[in-house]
Formats: sequence, structure tokens, C-alpha cells
Amino acid sequence: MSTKNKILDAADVLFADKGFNGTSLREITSQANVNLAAVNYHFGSKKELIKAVMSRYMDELSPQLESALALICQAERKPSLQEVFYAFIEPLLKLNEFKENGTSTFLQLLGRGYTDSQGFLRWFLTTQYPDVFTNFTKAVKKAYPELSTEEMFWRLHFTMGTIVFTMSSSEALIDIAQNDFNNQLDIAGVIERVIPYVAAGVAAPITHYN
Amino acid sequence: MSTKNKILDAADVLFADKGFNGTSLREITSQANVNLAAVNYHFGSKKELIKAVMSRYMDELSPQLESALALICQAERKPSLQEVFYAFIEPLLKLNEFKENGTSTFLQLLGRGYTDSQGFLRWFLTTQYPDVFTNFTKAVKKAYPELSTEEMFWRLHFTMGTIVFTMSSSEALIDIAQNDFNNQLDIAGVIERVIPYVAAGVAAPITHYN
DNA sequence: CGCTATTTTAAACGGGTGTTTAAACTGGCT
DNA sequence: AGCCAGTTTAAACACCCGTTTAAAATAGCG
Repeated sequence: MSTKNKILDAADVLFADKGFNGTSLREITSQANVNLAAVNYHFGSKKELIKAVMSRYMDELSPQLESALALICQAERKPSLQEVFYAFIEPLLKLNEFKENGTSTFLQLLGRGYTDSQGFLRWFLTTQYPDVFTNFTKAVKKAYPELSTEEMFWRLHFTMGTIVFTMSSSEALIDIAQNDFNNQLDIAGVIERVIPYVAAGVAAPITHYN
Repeated sequence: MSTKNKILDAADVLFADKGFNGTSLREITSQANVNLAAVNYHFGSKKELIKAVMSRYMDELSPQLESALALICQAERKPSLQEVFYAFIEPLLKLNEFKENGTSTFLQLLGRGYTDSQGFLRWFLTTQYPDVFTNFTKAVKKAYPELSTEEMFWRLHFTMGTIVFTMSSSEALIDIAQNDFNNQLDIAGVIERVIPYVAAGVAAPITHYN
């Protein structure tokens, strides 16, 4: 395997686990059995490495996501919110074929991107992959047209938060569930439980504020 | 004002803003106009300072939270989920009297605690303030008794995630809402919008898994 | 083979980190 | 006044960070 890919493979696991700030290049390169300077040689800087790690996932995910959402947008029938969210799930779970534990790793990385590094990664994603956001918004609007654009903006970010945060601590939560309820879940199991939650949240009745 | 409090005041703003790992003791002490060594003199270590910052909020919050939830648990009438959540809101918003921007700062700190430092802070909170969690669980169980304990465990953690994550990025979200919708919100406004969402999420119909 | 371009390597660079030290200062006490 | 516990201070400590350098190794090609 190429040095570049060895670095990427080691980096995304460590980044997901300990955050971008919390992971040093020396940890990454020693995990990857690669010289320290290789990161700067192949990627230029740590910041560029972070972008490369995210891009590898987004480039895999974003076309599938767009086509799945396009299918919903072009259909005549009005979709349910659950359908819209499940359009997300399938491409997300396919990341497990792309890379071992790809789904949870990617979602954890997404969570890190929101809180670490003061949002430069959110900027990177929204500018590099804007279609994902607009298509998702369109699909939700079709499923729940009464919802104002602003209210939808908030509820989608709440949803983003729920998913991303859940995945960031999914390992700990799965451990607790195993101990307390003797119920062994995997990532797909957690997703199964979070979908009804977020769907109901987005579908919540409209309240009027003063 | 005492050196100890100057440090705490500077620390919690910086910690909330840039995370625990992302904030250096030198930033804190220069912001507080205090000598660098004062942190280790008064608190022992950075880790202990983090605990002290969180304890200051939790000691203020936890008694009020417990009595508000106890009121619900002891009442004869079955409460609604919205009521249970609003029992949280009032004590949380009172943190603004305790300290300027206390509510959002505390919630941001809570979010940092989940993702930074690999969950040592979650351990600290759940072991130091266990009553908050058990009382909350009791109140929800009273409002929605059909929900199994395990399902409730998951939905409460989803809720935790939604709140905490939303608050971590609340400044950025409020900025976007201002630009895109000409709607200037504060923290209370964001909370007003998130409550119906999480209440509907927790109240989602029960699904059966294979 | 021999030359060139690419890649890998060890070492060092400058700077930031949390923590510790020991000396200086402070205010209250007899 | 002298003393002393409590506090503040400047300086240094050892260590880790991301990045750069220049030499060594490797691979590709005429």
C-alpha cells in the first residue's frame, strides 16, 4: 500500500478517536509505520491532511447521497420523513464496505469537524459539497411543506447534532447498553434507534413564538 | 476579586470557546491578569482546574434541578414530556443570573466535556452528580411509562447530544440565522426551538426491532 | 549500466505546553 | 519590631508540537 494511503488510514481512525487537535503527526506516522516527514511531503501540512481525510469519505459518499435524494425529489408521491432519512442511511452504511468501521469513523470525524478547529471544517464541507445540503433541504421540504425554511434550518441542525454527537460517543453508549440491558448493538442498531427519534423531532408540530 | 475566581472566570469562557485541549494555561492566566504559576498553586493541575470550572456550575445547578424534577415526580398528575423538559430549562436559564452568559457557557462546556479529553469529564459528572440523571429518568418514565428503560436510555442520550451539540455551535448557528432569515435570536430563542424537537423525539412511537 | 526524478530518512529547528522551583512580597499577629 | 503563613512572581524545567532541511535510498527510463 502506498505511503499516502497508509497515512490516511492511520489518520482517520486516530482523528475520529481523539480529535484533530488531540492527535499528533507523530502518533499518526508511527501508527502507519511511516516517517514523520512523509505527512508534510505528501500532504503539505496537517490541515491539508485533515481535508484529505474528509475528502476521501465525502467523495465516496456525496454522489450516492445526491442520487438517493434526487430520487425522492423527482418522485411524484409525497415522501415521508422516515423515507428521507433512510435515503441517508443506505449510503452511510455502505461506507462500511468502503472501509472497516467506515460509517462510525466518518460520523465521528464529522462531529470532530464541528467542534474542533473552530469550524474551519464546516466551512470546508459546506463550500466543497454544497449540493448535499441543498438536496437534503429540498427533500425534507417535500415531505413536510408546512415547515418554514427557518424552522427547517434549525431542525436539520438539531438532527445533525443528534447523529453526530451520538456517533462520537457511540462506543461508550454501546458499552453501557451492553452492561445495563444485555443488549449488544452495532452501529446499524444505534442508527435504527436514532431514526425514529430524529424523524419525530423534525416532524414536531409547529409552535409560534412571540 | 480573588485570584482563584479571576482564573475560574477567564477559564470557563476560554474553555467553552476553544475546548479544554485547545486552551493553554498561559492564555487563561494572561486573560485573568494573573501569574502563570497561580493555576498550579490554587488548583494543583490543569485537570483539577477543569473539574473546578464544571463544579462551580454543577453545584449551582444541581440542587435546583433536583427540586424541580422532584416536584414533577411527587405530583399526582401525569406530566407531559414538555413539562419535564421545561423543568430543566428554568434552572438552566437562571445560570444567566449566576454569571454573564452562564447558560450558554455551561452548555458549551458540557459539550466539550463529552468530546474533549476522551470522556473523563462524563465520568466525573455521572459519578459526582448521579441524582440529576436518576431523577430525570424517573420524571420521563412518569410522563411516558410505555417506553422501555432501554429505549429511554437511548432517547435521553440522543436528547443530551442534541442540546449539547447545538449549544456548542450555537454562536455559528445564530450568526447564520441572522444572515439568512434576518432573525436575531439569543440562547433562550434557540432553546425555545429545540424543546419541541427533543420532546417530539422522546415521544416518538415505539418501534420494534428484529 | 548511468542518469534523473521521486520518495524516504534522520536530524534539527523554533516555538508552545504543563509543571516546578526558589526567591520575593504581602498582610496580620504577638 | 519581628515573625510567619499565605500568596505572588520570574525563571527555568523537560517534553511535545508542526515543519524544514539536506543527505540517503529507491525507482523509472533511455
